[in-house]
Amino acid sequence: MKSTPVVKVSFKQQMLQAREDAIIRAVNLLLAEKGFDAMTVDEVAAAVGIAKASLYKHFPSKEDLACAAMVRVMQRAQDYIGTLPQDDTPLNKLRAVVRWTMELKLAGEMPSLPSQNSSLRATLVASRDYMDGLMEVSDELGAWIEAAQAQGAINSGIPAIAVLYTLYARACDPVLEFLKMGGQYDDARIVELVLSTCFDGLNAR
Amino acid sequence: MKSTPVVKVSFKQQMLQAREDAIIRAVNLLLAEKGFDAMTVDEVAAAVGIAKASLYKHFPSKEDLACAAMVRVMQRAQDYIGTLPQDDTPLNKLRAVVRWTMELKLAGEMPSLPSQNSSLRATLVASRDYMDGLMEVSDELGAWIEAAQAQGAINSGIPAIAVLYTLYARACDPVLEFLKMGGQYDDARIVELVLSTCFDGLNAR
DNA sequence: GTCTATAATCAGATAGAC
DNA sequence: GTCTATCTGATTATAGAC
Repeated sequence: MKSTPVVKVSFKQQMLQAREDAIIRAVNLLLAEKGFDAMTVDEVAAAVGIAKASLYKHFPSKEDLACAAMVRVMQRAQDYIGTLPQDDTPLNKLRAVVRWTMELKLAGEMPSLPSQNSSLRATLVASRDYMDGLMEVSDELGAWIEAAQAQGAINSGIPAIAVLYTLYARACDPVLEFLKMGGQYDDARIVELVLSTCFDGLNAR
Repeated sequence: MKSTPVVKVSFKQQMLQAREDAIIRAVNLLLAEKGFDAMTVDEVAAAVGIAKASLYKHFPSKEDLACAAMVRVMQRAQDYIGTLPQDDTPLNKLRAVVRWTMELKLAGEMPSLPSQNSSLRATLVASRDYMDGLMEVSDELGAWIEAAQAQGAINSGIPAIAVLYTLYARACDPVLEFLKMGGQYDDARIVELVLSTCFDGLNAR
């Protein structure tokens, strides 16, 4: 009969969207807390409060759940990048993004994926949304890196790609959790310490 | 009737030791290649060329297999530290140990354990051999760090424990594999790059 | 779309003969 | 100690009613 008003379809879609958001949030937290391998689909279902079979109506596999969480993080990163003052120096913007990444991690909202899991990697590289987000972020950071090197703010002896990887690696830096476990420093101090070792190095200046 | 000569018992023990060495070597390589979660006990058995049940006669669990591999790596680290010229500067010795760690990793011989797996962590901290090795290495590196800071070679603004964690973290630094995957740089160059970002930092000097 | 119930598989661990 | 064969539990994924 297809006589359903447009408004009602839109409402149903909103509900659907809201539920998928809730799923992705739960996945995000579980990925940050336990990592991909230790996270079970049962836990996700329990955290969302729905049956496991219902999860599979939204996402076809565990890998796709993780992928959706990664896409969301990429979007958040792009959103944050968009808030940075355009007239700031490239170096300051890079530092700001790294700081944002580490604060996300300390807040327990940075999903951690094993870089070795092949089925997961396959899903990620096959995801247009994820790869597009990754590319855009990389392009922006890459441009800042080259600009900073041209200004003499970042060491030009390091290839830009190596600088980019070094920045990305802060998202899974175990030093943050080690220092947090020690309980001796608060989050702000930990962020400053790692920022300092990353940009200034361990050697005295 | 317990009349076996001492020589024969010793020989049997040697065989046992050799087999356990082979097991640990296989575990070490598999841990480096796939990580703890992806490594299966069946694979270990297949790599060694014995039945899975036989493995469990030597090691009571998968966690104990990984622990034995970690103990072996710690021993290798201590052996390497012992070869360093005692009259070298603390900073040079620290750099040498980090270089050794990264070369081990690039050679595919650095076991990678998920820092989040709790049953594995429990086994590790319960292992006297592992904890002793870890403590000794940490003590030596820690002393060098403090000496280097006293000499003004390493930034005294960073707590020694944070420096130590930063050095340890090079053992699981994803930048190495990323750069290796790119295929643009050979192993020696990769080591120099990461050494440089670690000690000199990203900022120009 | 959501549920309960179940399939299907895989992996860690063990039994018991030799 | 080593083997074959098996158990056991956990986990991903699906069937089918509503």
